[in-house]
Amino acid sequence: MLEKSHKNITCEHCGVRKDGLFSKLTSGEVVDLNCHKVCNTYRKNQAIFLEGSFPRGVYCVNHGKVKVFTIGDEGKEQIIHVAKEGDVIGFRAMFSGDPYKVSATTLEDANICFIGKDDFLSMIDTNTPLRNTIMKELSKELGDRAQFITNLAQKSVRERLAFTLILLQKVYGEDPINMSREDLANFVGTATETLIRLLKEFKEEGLIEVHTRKLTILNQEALIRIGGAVK
Amino acid sequence: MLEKSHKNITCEHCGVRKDGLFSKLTSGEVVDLNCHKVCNTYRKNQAIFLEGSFPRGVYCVNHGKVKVFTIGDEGKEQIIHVAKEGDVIGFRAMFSGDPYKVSATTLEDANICFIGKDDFLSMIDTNTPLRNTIMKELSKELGDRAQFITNLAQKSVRERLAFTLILLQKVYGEDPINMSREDLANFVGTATETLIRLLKEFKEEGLIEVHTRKLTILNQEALIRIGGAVK
DNA sequence: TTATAAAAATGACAACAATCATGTTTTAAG
DNA sequence: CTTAAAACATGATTGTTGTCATTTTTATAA
Repeated sequence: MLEKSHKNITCEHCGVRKDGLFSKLTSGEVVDLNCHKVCNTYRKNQAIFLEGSFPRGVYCVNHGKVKVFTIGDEGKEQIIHVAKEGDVIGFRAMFSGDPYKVSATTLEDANICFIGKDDFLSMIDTNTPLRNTIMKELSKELGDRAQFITNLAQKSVRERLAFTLILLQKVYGEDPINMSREDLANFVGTATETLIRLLKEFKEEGLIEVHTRKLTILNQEALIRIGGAVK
Repeated sequence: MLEKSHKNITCEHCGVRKDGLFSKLTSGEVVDLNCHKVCNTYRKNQAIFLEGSFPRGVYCVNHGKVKVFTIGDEGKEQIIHVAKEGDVIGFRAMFSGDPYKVSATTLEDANICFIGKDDFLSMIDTNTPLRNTIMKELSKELGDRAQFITNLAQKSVRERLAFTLILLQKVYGEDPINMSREDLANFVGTATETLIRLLKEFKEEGLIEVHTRKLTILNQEALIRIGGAVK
């Protein structure tokens, strides 16, 4: 059961807003945003939006981690991005006019606010700093994906796992990384069995600590040496 | 030697403008754009901008193909995108504030116009349709890269080559695809030798016609069956 | 707590694709 | 036209990684 504090958040008091897209809003705009948003609780592994469906608005993660993924031709998931508290997801589809190209699902129980398309787009039209933040974010993600592509094409699975762990550490912060082996494999781009074997190697080499699903990084420098730095 | 007609283009008469970012401009805005742009000719394999350097403006391809790529940790190129006539490149870095995350180099002799950063950004600030087109383009590319990532992670080299050929056919249009084996390999994400062997297979299967560097697609449906459709 | 399903782990094996070595053709320059 | 360099092609070999089968552990629900 989620705590009462997670049931309904006001944007004015939302602690994670400072990190994300809405950090540049004036206090008046935050009040306005608060009127237009709807809070929702999600259970673990619950879908937020699905590839192929038409977007009705954007989602602001207040609590919990979210995987953003596509389904390949054989039905296998490929995780593109893991969103954390403060992140806004699904806003690219607002501009493209096309249906979602990706799906989003919670990785744990979560609290996520919804802002309708019209409200969101009119905010963008009238608020230049917000618009600039969004264009910056779109550009930044485009750069991230260029590196993702290069990693997939040129690095070994071992190197990609090291890279992915460093990336996920930024998402999970102080907390241990908490994803299923299958999700990790679908992020690294490998088979689940291969991922399990490599995790064991890293554990035996003292690079990480493993408690069932919870992974803690013990030697960040070594992992960066193996997988390369996040640009 | 490039023809005289390629030396200096006026935006008003630019035949490829209708396809790209600047197709939504009013005739007055086109005149204005023309005053702020500079035309340049490029030789084959000449750099347009380089990863790590700071952007000074955007580039509009009037004639010729351009590869956009990153350099991996081992110094190997990974081609992310191939731009054609009418495409505007390098505009993502305008918004991010960061140096270029990718490099761009001509694949053949080319004619490319330059628009300075300040001029470009002020156009965006004042021209809502142009801005929307750009946000749409950013979003679209983000979707394309999600599929690229999924393909690299889940498809075999043979499947990826088929997919890449279909993609390049859209870039080259009626003309045969004209890239070096090494560039093709760096786009597909494989070794040059593997790419050469697979091209030979496709040729023997009657899917493509090969005249040294020039590749013509003979059986589009079969290639789509192998590599999947471009979303 | 126990039963049941789901997730994680391990072993054996096969194969796709990278690497290295070398030969051939094409292109560009003098 | 000739020569050198670059690009293309092919063979042989190795190894990383995926697949399949099975067991063990963990999570979930009755």
